[in-house]
Amino acid sequence: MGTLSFIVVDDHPVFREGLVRLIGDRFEADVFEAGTMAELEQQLQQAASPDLLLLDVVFPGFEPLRDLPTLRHRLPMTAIITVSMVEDHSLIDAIMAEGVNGFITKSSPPEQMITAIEQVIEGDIVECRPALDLSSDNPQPNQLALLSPRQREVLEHICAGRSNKEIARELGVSPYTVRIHVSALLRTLGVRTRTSAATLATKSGIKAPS
Amino acid sequence: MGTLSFIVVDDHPVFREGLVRLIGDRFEADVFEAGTMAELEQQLQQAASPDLLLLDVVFPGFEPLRDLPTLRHRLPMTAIITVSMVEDHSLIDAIMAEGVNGFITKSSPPEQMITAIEQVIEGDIVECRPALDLSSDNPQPNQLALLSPRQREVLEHICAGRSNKEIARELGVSPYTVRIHVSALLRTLGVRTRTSAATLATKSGIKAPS
DNA sequence: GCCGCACTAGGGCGGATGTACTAGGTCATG
DNA sequence: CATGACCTAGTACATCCGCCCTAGTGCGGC
Repeated sequence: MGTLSFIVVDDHPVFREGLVRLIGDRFEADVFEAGTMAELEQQLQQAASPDLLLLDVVFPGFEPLRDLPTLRHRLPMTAIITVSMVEDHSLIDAIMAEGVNGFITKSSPPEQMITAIEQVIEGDIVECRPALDLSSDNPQPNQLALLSPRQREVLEHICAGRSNKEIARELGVSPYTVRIHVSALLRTLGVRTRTSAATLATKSGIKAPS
Repeated sequence: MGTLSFIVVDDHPVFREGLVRLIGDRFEADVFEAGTMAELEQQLQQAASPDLLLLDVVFPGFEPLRDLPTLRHRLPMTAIITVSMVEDHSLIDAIMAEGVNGFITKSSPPEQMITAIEQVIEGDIVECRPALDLSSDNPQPNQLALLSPRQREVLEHICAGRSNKEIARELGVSPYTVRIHVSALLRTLGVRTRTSAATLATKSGIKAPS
């Protein structure tokens, strides 16, 4: 194949340059860089349909579970590999479910990253999960992705420490209804208290409520 | 000055190599690398008293607030710069209070990192705080560092979602006592519910209870 | 159309939470 | 030695939480 077109997106310049250099050493490719959603948009003007998108899971202007579907839809011919230091298997599951071609942890050795990129370019789906499973205490798949939009909304308010009554006022519904959502999301997440749910959601990088 | 001796410690190989390359381009120095506490020990056999230690705040085998004092004591002549993607100002405060010579966020541009390293080598204390202050909703300084050991211990259990009664059983004290600790730490953290405290502590990267 | 699901609303109940108060012990610091 | 901090233990009280139950609406799929 000829010269490839890669875009590397990460908001940590040193890590990004490490990746770019790594790729430059091994692939015959034009490599573009972006550190924010705005810069990614710019690069997509240059390279409308890159061969590979190496994407940090979180960077300014980007929420994976919110923006990945759009991105996936916009770049149907592009191999998307998410790169993250997140070690929450449920979040990784949710990301893989969005149809990306691969997931690599930032703690992976360079050789493993190269191998993963090669495999993805050849059409494989690759998952490099973190070796040490810190989240072995939550065997459930998907977690936050399993919640309904309303439940996720309520969960965000729980993380902000609001009471059911406050959440009810905020959402313009009855406290009884909030209670239903809370009970449901607790059951879905497999925890017994709102505090557990808050910790779990915060670890998974839930966004703060408006 | 002659050839310097640097040790770069970070468990993300790509980021670490980015740093090493960055340093190699700008300084006349022997650069050693480590990705774990064990590897750091090995490198300290080679270079017993390096001129500069670039230290990721969290990596396998290392807890900053636990291990930084020891490290600082062992390497009195070494300039220590902590590098982290943590954006919690209270944690940064706590780290600076351990007597390190500098703090840099991983999202800093390379040029800023070089400048900071140069300044630290010349004897300055440097702090590159994250530009976008995500924790602007907690104006209090230090936060977790303000808590007593017992309060922090209780807070860890709160993050695990345990009830006061469970925490009491775990710590071998009365539930009434646990309640006192909870009330006190809530007041200190400036929040009204244990759930808020859990979110705050989790964002600050509190460790899980044993 | 009927089924399943999400969202809405409510009653009742046992237990958990958080605050205010008092009060005893240890330990370091001045 | 006195002061203050931290940890301990308890009572009383109001509130909140989370579960149980029923029940209505709307929406998309088989």
